[in-house]
This record gives sequence, C-alpha cells and structure tokens, in this order.
Amino acid sequence: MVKVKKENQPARLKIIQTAFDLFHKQGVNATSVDEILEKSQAGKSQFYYYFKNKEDLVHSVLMFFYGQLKNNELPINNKIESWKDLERWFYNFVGMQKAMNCDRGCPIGTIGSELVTGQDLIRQDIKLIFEFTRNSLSRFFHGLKVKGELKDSVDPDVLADFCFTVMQGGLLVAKINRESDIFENSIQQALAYLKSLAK
Amino acid sequence: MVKVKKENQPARLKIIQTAFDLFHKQGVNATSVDEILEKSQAGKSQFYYYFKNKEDLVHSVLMFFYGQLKNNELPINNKIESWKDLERWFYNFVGMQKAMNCDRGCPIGTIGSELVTGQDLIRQDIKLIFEFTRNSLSRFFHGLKVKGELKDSVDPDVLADFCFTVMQGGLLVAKINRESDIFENSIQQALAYLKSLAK
DNA sequence: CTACAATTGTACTATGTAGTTCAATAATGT
DNA sequence: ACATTATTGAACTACATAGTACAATTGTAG
Repeated sequence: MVKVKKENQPARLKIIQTAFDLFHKQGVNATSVDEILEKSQAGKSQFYYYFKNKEDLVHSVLMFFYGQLKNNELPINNKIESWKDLERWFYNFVGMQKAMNCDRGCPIGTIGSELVTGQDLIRQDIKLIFEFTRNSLSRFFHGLKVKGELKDSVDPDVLADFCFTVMQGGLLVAKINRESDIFENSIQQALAYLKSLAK
Repeated sequence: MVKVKKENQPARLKIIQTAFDLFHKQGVNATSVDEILEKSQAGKSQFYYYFKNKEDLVHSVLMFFYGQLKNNELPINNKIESWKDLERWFYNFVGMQKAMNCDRGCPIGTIGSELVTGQDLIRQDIKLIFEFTRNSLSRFFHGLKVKGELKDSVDPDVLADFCFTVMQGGLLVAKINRESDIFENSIQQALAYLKSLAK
C-alpha cells in the first residue's frame, strides 16, 4: 500500500490562512512573519519547517488561493453562464467589500500592487490566478458568440479583459475611498455596454 | 518689506522627489527612510528637520504631487475638452507605463493600495488627488451634455467614475502582467461605450 | 563684528525583522 | 522495544529600521 503524502498539516494551513488574511488587510510588506506566527499560534520552527522563507509563504498562500479558486470554494462564483451570472459576479465583489467596510481591496491585487522588478515567481502565481478568472469570463462571451448572441464585431477575450479591469479598478478605488459608489457606477456602465453588444 | 516664507529648500525637494520615485517603484512600506536619504544625498537631521516622521513625508509627497497636478505640470494632461483629449488622456497612461517597461502602476494607486484602517490623513490626501482627476473628467462630460451632445439618460459624473475605474484597473493589471494589452483592450472598450452615448 | 536662528553631520538608541541553531519531543515503521 | 523520521520550543544572531541627541556649521539681520 503506497502511502500518499500526508496533506493534513493543520499548523501549515493555519499559517497560510492567517497570512492570507493579513496580506489582504495590510499587504505583504506590512506583515511580519512574527505577526503571522503570533496570530496563528505557531512557532518559528514550524514556520521554517513548512516554508523556505517569507517569499515561499507568499507563493504558498497564492497557490492555496488558486486551489480554492479552481475548486470553486470561494465566495465568488466563477462559473458564469448567463448575463445574470455576470451581474452577480460583479456585484459579489461589491458585496464582499462592503462586508469588510470597504477597508480592503482585492486580496490578489493587493499583493500584486507590491510587486517589484525581479519578483517573477510571485508575479507568475498572480498571473495564473488572474488568467483563470479571465478565462471564466472569456468562456461566457465565447459561448454567447457561438450562439450568435453577440454582435459579429466583438472579440470575446477583449470583453473579458474589460470586465477584469473594471473589477480590479473598482476594488482598488472603493478601498481607497472606503465606499463603493464609484465601483458600483462603473459596474453599471460596464454592464450597460456589454449588454449593448448583444444581438 | 515683509519676507515671504522661503520656498527654496533644495534638500527638502530632493527628498520628496526621490521618495515619490521610490514609492512609485516599490511602495511605501518597502522604502526605508535611509534608502530615501542615501538616494537623495541627504542626512537624517535634514529629514527630521523637514518632516515630522515618515508618514508626514508621505503626506508631503502627495501634496507635492497634488500641487503639480493642479498646476498642470505633469505629463498627463488633465484638461479634457474633446473626445480626442479623452483618448489622449487614456493612452497617455499606457505610454507612461510602457516607458517604464510596465514595471509600475499608478504612483498614487500604489500608495493607496497600502493603506490600512486608521491612516485617514493619507487617505484624504489621495481622495483629494483622485477627486481632482475625476472632476476633470466630469467637466468634460457635463460640457457635452450641456451642448446636447450626450444622450439625455446619461449622468456625466457616472461616466467620470467609469473612466477613472478603468484607468486605475488598467494600470494595476498592466503592472502585474508587465504588459499593457489588457489595459489597452479595456480602454478601447471603454471609449467605444462612451462614444456610443454621444448623440 | 555679533547675536541669533536656520541648517546639517555624526553618532546613537531602541526596537523590529528575517532567518538559524539545536536539543527535545512525538509519531511511525519494523 | 528500537531506530528513524517528523515536528516543535526556545533562545539566539545579524542586521535594518524609525527616530533622537546634540554639537558644529552656516546664513542673516542689526
């Protein structure tokens, strides 16, 4: 009987989840390893047993998030199959942000904003996550196109880019303003445009 | 003859400009006072003579930027009086970013992304800057409306919000991806939408 | 020149930071 | 039981960090 690598490492998981939350709240650079350990009730040797260094933790956090995203375990539903789903997708971000008093932006965008030249491993992780989300959007618009429900001139991938940009911009602006009006207005306009492309 | 407060403090200015550049490049938290001083060839006592602390420096940097913005001394022209101007406004951001190898996002958005609860002075500074830019956009759309060149149903302020969101999102996404395709696609869609509202 | 304020250089303190060391303990297979 | 490996606790190192103290120097006004 081949023993599968044990995947039950509660301390490791707790560290990752705590780190994710702190990174989301205050960014990577403002979060020390010690703070993560204190909040996750873990010791230093646990940390450096599970992670090579802080950068490796950031990587692990992103991979953990990516896993949840792929398995649809996140509050944001990325299965977009109708206009209604797309609306829900947009407004879910608003809802999540409001639930946090508009104190935080996109957890991934926040990490991405701190990237500097040379941090290419982390950058690739984030690109992977972004790509997955963009693909969900693309698939929806491609589907519409195949069904002949979109004007011939439109490129489904470009529409996905557009949605993604509005989402990221909206989350950032809402965080800075500590209120989501601008975000909501932007979503409204984006949806009005997209629907105008239907035929 | 009343002596006006001397505004010629080359060391102070150099510190602010150096700090602005480093904040833009790597964010506030990743930039130490010592690094700013080394790069601006200034000493510690100069720093704490001109600034109360690091937060005060961030405030000063933002106020300096705000001054440049108001006096139209920045590479981005905020006097938007025609559709051509609006296009230029959008694409200037792309151009600036490309000139930096898509290694940086919005200098202000980058600082804003690092905000945490309680940093309300800095937040207000950023809101001031954002508001100024949003007003430039609003003015343009209001002007169109007054001239009867916009459909009656549209709210000029909402269009300004929309432009601003696309700009912020695009800059962030382009920085993370280290290329501006998604940003450019989004601008293209945003402009297509906005122009569709003309009558 | 002289007094006084503006400015700067150098050295310092206290604390936070990432990461290491290593012995102690727990778990596992034979 | 025994050996081996996985896991953890606690103290520690080396360095970076924000901010201070204060004397030395420069500029300026009478």
